[in-house]
Amino acid sequence: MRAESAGAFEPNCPSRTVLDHVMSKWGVLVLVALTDGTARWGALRRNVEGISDKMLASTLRTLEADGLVERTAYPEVPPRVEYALTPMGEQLMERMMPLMQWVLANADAMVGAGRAQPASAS
Amino acid sequence: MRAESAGAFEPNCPSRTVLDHVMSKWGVLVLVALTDGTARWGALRRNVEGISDKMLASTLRTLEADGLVERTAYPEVPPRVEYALTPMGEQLMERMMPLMQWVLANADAMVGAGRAQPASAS
DNA sequence: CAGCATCCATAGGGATACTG
DNA sequence: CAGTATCCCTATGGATGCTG
Repeated sequence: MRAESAGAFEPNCPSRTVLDHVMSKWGVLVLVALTDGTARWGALRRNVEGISDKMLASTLRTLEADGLVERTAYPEVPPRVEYALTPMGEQLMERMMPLMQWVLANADAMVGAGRAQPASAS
Repeated sequence: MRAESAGAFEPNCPSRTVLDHVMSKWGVLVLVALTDGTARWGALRRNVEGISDKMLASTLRTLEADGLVERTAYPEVPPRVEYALTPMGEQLMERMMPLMQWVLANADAMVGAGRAQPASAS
């Protein structure tokens, strides 16, 4: 390492924690699902295919605690709750989306394929 | 989702797999450790603090299978093995590093802090 | 609708010991 | 040096059922 990211290698660096939240299986997908704007619980549940109530709940709570996602509950009946990225969350996603899009574009070539050439990008 | 990343939400989309490898706890750190160039097993082991032999081995094998990391063994004694990013891996990291750096810069403000303001970036 | 609580299975991952 | 093999444990996370 040329030191720019040295901190990430220390086990108790806060970045490790954030990284684990943000880069987790469901964390990424939930964040991506919110990049388009506010979404309700049910929408997220449907959008992020395969996620369970439990995982959606805990993922959202973690991201909220990290200050990346904001939760707004409306005192109505039936209940309505909306989730949105905070300014922090949006900054994060600005940097995450290019990565996501590259992965999406190249995933097919990678899985199993091994030595495929990158789809002329960059 | 405005559809650009729609594929990521389907459970059996290849991107899910790649994402899980690349965004995994040790996957990111190993990849980051390789962004400076070729590194030997021992160097990675020491550099990525906290990783075990087992995890380093399996992480490297996974990334190699994904075509992101290249393994070169030299038929010497004592053995020497070097790992490096493939062109694919480098493209990936070009998009990963900005994210990493942002996380490193903002992690302190996030963990626990919750609603901290982003460090004027973007 | 939006969740939290509970139970439970699996696999992620650590520690240790051994090998080419 | 660069791994592999084994044991074992905990935390992740799925399924189900209940509540405000």
